[in-house]
Amino acid sequence: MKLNRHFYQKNTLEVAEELLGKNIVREQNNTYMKAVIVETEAYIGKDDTACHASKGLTQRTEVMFGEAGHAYVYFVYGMHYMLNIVTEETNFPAAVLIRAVEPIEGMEAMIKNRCLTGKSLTGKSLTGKSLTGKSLTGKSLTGKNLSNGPAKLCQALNINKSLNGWDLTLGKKLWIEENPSLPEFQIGNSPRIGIGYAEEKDRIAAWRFFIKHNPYVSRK
DNA sequence: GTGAGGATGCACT
DNA sequence: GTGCATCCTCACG
Repeated sequence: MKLNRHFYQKNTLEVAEELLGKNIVREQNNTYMKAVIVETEAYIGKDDTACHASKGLTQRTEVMFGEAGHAYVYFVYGMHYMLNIVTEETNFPAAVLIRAVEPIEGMEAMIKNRCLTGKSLTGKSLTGKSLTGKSLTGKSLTGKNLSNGPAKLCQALNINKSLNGWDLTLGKKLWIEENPSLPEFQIGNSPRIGIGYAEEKDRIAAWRFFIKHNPYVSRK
């Protein structure tokens, strides 16, 4: 059962926490990839200086100002995509960043995607990946290295700008499946990662959620 | 095991 | 021109 619009229209912190344990599903050329969400972060409104929307409505951020349940996919560091899910009501810019997932189905396709997307358009290797499922130094791209980070999971699931604005309630290409909620004691929280530019109140806000002891969580 | 540094393109002053 | 909601490799213990 895919999650409906109502699920995403709630308070962003609530959505971020409830997304833990849910399955993200990616359909690509009749191949299905499935993974459990194990780490999320909430970015909430113009007053949150870590949130891209704090600078107002721009071409980049307009999806966040739109209807809940759509994907906000953006590009950073010249090489990485990030997947967010828009929350709350229309015109209130907020989203949940998916930071890490644990693959449960279609892992071969994910490994292939990770190898392929690590290359530039000119075919030159950017990060030392070969097509053998290992990096050039022999480090495995399988196991937790497959999707224990926001850019990694986008590579594995082949999520890119073409999915920016995609409606996750359609149940096609990309959506989230219902799963039983996790017991409270399995959920940890902490400040968000990689937002040193934000104001202190936002840097210290514990708006990152993760499944305790799950090996796919990106950092302690 | 940890930490520095580079790769890289796009949105936005 | 600046600065990223990152990942990978290499050097060092």
